[in-house]
Amino acid sequence: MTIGTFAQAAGLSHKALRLYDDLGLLRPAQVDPDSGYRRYDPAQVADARLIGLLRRADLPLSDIRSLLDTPTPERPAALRAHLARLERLHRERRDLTLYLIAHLQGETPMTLPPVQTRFQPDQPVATLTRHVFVADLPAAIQGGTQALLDHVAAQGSVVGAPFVIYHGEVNADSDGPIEICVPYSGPVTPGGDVALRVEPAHHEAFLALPREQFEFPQILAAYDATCAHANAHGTCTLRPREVYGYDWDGAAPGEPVGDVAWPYEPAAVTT
Amino acid sequence: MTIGTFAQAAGLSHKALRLYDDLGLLRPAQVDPDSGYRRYDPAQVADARLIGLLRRADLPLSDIRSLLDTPTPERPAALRAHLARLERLHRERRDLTLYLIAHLQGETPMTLPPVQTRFQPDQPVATLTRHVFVADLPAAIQGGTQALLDHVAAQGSVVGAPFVIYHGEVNADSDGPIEICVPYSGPVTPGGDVALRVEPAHHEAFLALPREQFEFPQILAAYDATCAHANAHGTCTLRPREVYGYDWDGAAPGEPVGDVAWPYEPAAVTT
DNA sequence: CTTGACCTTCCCCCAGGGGCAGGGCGCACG
DNA sequence: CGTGCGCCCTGCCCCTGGGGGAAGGTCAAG
Repeated sequence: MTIGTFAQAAGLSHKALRLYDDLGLLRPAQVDPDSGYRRYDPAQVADARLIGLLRRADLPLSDIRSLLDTPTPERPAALRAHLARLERLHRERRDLTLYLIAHLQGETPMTLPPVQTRFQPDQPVATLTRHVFVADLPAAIQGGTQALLDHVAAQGSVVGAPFVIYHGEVNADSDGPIEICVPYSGPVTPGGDVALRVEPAHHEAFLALPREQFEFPQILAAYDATCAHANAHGTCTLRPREVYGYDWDGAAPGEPVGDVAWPYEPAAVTT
Repeated sequence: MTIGTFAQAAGLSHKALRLYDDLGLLRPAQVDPDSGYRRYDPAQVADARLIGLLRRADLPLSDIRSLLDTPTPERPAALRAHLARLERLHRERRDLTLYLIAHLQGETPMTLPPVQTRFQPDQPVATLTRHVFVADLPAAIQGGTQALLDHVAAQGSVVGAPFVIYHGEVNADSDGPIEICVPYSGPVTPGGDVALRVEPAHHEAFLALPREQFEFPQILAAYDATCAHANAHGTCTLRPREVYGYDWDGAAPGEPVGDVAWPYEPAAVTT
């Protein structure tokens, strides 16, 4: 079969077939050494159609190649992994689009409480720094906080609410870093991953959120609102943070479980 | 703000910002005419973050541009259209992957009845050719078949089951063409869109399917099986078709509602 | 003034092709 | 036997949405 006939039979473009030949993914049964004409075997139509279906399922060519090199019984596992990737990606995009639809029409829906500000004096904190993707975020915060509380309680005492500073974005592509902090007093020593430092004094705009708004993507609205509020009162200089100053597990619906806070440098008041 | 500071604040790469500048999507507040340095206003962070979120929702830059040009109250509609597109694309990919998982592990699941063959003598048919995408396929087949039946019955008589020939793929990207055919006898004349021709005699491999297997993506297995069977007995030469030779609306579950058929040229028997 | 850190433009790279140019091949028709 | 037409070849540039890096100019702190 010539490439045109074969392309029509397989439902692929002749451009795609040429590409697959160059990549070694689907070699013609025979290539005329003089003219360079590609000749395909009708038995290759099944292979070509499979590749076409995998592409329509958005499997990259590199993955298709490794799938074709995989023994048949293990292929479903590879495809299931692809399916999981598709689902995860779609969920992220869909949630984000839903958030944007809500955000762009109402500009901060009325369900968001008013942003407040507070001054936070400097405080010594014990910290753990972690690189995590969004899937592992809750477990990392949970485990890290507990480890810090144990570490601090063994030598000194905990004197404030744990919080998490986001030094970088945490999503499916970016892993932070995040810094988990527990304020302490007493003769605590660093050790293991635990570092000690002084969190500088600052003003921060914050918003106490109930559990149902403390999840992606709803929480983005709170970040936007606090950032906007902080910029209205000065300039955001540090990184945003989440403060777990309430009873996380015992909070009733509607009661706050945590704060979203954004430090800022107040505009000069000495004018 | 310099581009680096701004990039960090907005959660975008400085590469992306340069691209958005070149595309006119997000111009720096000021560009030094000597050094070319870009200076951004802190107020632009909100715009940049919005663009970043829209990109993470996989909205193309061209759509982002038109969205930003759209008056605010109409923006949710554009995003809802994007969401519908996302959902449709994801459903297609997911269904296809699920089909491939089932297909690649079992190679024709046992639920598929055995493929049969039959000889189809040449027959005059009245035909309608249509270009439709998969979303409009059922309506087009329904309407086209009815129109043909009316046309034929007005002058002659219907002497066989209606069928649809797929001359091209029908999916979200490709619109066929499909040819809807009704065998007739008597003094029928062409008219309107209705054409008359003689469908040549051929052998075909076919499979009678119940309703639950007559849907995408399950039906792909039947296409694969009949094509493979036809190729085992000769060479597929024509286009596949669906034959509606049963009571479509009255079929009980498990009873066939239609055939998937693939014509083939039998391997030479005069050997 | 020097030294990094930061910035600029420019080029190449990825997938998965689309489209066009310039030329070769093969078959049917006159 | 020539010729036209359709199909095929390679090669090149284009698209999206950036990533990576080279070569060189700028800025601010020590």
